[in-house]
Amino acid sequence: MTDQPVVPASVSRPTIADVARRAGVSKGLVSFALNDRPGVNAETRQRILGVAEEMGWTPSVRARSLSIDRSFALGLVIARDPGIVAADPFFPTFISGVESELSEVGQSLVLASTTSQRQEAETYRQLARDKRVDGFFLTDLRADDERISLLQQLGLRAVTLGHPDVASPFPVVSSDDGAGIRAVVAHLIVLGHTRIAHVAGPADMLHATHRRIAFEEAMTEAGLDASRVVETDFSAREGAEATRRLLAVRSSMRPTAIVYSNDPMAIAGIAVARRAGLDVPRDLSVAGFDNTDIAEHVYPSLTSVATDVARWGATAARVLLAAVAGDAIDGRVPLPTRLVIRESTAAAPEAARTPPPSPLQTPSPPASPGTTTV
Amino acid sequence: MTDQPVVPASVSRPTIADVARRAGVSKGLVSFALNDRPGVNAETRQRILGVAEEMGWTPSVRARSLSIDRSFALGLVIARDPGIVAADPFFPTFISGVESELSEVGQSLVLASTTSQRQEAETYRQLARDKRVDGFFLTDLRADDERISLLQQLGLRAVTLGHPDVASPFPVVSSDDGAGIRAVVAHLIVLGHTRIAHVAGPADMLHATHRRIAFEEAMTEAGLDASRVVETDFSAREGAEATRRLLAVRSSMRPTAIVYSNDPMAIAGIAVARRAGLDVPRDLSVAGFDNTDIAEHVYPSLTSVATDVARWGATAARVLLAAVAGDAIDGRVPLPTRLVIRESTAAAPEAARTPPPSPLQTPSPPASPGTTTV
DNA sequence: TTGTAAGCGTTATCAC
DNA sequence: GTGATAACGCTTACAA
Repeated sequence: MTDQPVVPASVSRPTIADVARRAGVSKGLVSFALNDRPGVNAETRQRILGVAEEMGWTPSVRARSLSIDRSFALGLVIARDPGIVAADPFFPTFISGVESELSEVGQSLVLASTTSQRQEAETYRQLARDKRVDGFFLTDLRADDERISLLQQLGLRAVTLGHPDVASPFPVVSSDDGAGIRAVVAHLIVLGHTRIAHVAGPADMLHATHRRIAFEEAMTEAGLDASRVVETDFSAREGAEATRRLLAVRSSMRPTAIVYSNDPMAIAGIAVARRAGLDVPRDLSVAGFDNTDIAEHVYPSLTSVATDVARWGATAARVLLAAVAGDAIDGRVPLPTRLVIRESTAAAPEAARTPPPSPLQTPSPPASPGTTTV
Repeated sequence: MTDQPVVPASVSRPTIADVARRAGVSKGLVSFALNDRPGVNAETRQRILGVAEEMGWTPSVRARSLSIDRSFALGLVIARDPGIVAADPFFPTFISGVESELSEVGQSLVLASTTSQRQEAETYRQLARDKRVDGFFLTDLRADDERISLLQQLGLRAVTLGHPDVASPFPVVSSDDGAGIRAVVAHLIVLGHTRIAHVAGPADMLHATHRRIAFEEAMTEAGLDASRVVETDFSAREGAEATRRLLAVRSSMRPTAIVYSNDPMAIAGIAVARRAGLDVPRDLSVAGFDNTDIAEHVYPSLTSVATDVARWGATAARVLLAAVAGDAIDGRVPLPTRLVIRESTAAAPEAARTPPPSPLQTPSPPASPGTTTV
């Protein structure tokens, strides 16, 4: 009676042992009841649940983690240059989509951000070694992406955003960027443009390459020259630089429309055109990608391809959660994109309106499936 | 010999017990040696360290967490509207600064994002209940911010970005936004502007209010009318709307310069001015805040106040880590801002160049301390 | 159906 | 100084 510590001042929250004592059963049984597993008498379970509820019991994630070797957290490693990631609304939007799902199930998101690629691999390794997460979101897929095999050998789950170009055991969630690009090109062709250029993202980023390929295919199918392509790092700076290069040819060769791989570059492109004395859209049509919030509010307002990034995040989270739980669901159909037409695209200048040289296919196909044209 | 399980196939990583066995000492001693605590014979410690190293031992964050009740992780809850957070480069930049510090010490960042304020409190509660983090970064401080007392009563550590307007036990890291605004206003006054307006952020966000107050003070001190202020939610949409309202007066009353509380709104403002037939900067000067990457690449390029957000993040991380460790260091001096002058600000239109009515103070003070004018 | 006890990998306590 | 032993809170064989 003297050694026995006074009943803990109810200051620390109840553990499974407290519930067991109060319910007059063993810890093990409480655990079974709480995780509603078979083998517990129905009314005993009810009683246990009642007591737990009444005591305000809530599981200790830490203890559970240690015991069943799961983190109840998902990881996202961002490896872009900080300046570029800041200008791109992708991640905040994606994350809010992810969060909407994770918060539902009481899991959390561990975020890491690195600059160099060497640091990147080290970051994955460290997060894996410390078992901070159960799986990763693989964004910004690269050509021959070594993260696939890295995560595989680390024994971690993952979901890739888009289809890798290497064998991958991970489920995929994708966005139909290609349809978006095709819709833009079709739109421009309808407007009479024939000299259309593309300012692409980094060649080693798969989604940038997909957009570029979609551009080239759409142009080629329409019987147009698909060679006006400049690669960039996705930054506004390089978008501007690319535009300068594209415009620095004699006017009869100059593109009358430029399709950019993201909005910041398109906006920078408009500025370059204006400085060069060109009016947008009279002399040059410009289209962006992602339909950033600001696209609607620049002058001229920007035609852009809208992607539902938040939904992409939510879907990716569901798929990854399922993968971690052992269920192999896939991201099924690619998420649709939608072309939003605004002021920055208009009819090609009269002078440039030469009829396109005998199209190989249907001249201007209707909006590609998966893309609604507005 | 039969019951004894074969030595584990070295597949699972070594625990402290493995190290102890191999070194021929007890677990406890190994723990002491590893955390270099007094009470371990020097050469015994060396031996233990050697064995640990050789076996590739690495601590289990989970086990350590359970045992000493720490998470080795810091939390950031973002409660802005997704659209607005996406347009604002603040968070990605801030996070990269935070990460640069956390990765050094093997800690990680848990990110949560919510929409409504009710969800917000619940998110803090949940993260605290699950002990997912040891402390929080409190960004976007609000008037009478209830998070201060919430975290206090939850017994968590925190660092606030900027000074709260309520009593707070938490260390502070701040940015000298006021100096930045004063520098912009001084710059405009030197250019001959007298009718200067301000497009502010939400009144309940402390940093938005600080900028607004700095604007009003700078104007008043210069003997100018400080009443041209419109409040917004920081979105480009409301920035555009605010601009329309400011310009919808007869031209003799119309502002000749507008200071925006962020860059997206300034860019939207330029678009509105152009639609209204005004030339920027000939008829209207425009300045932004934060010096977003794209500021340099719009047309006309945007004068803006640069803040070193990444450094802010790194400093906040250091301060918070110290607070969690029990050391009470503070963010000392506010981080400096820097005015970056570009094309969007120029001399006031001749017609508007009435000499300012007898300034109360020195007419155009030199750049405020803490702000370098470029 | 229920209870017991052994992990999970640390750190903390307290004899020796 | 050193080294068992008991937490930390939960899961999960294995007994009863």
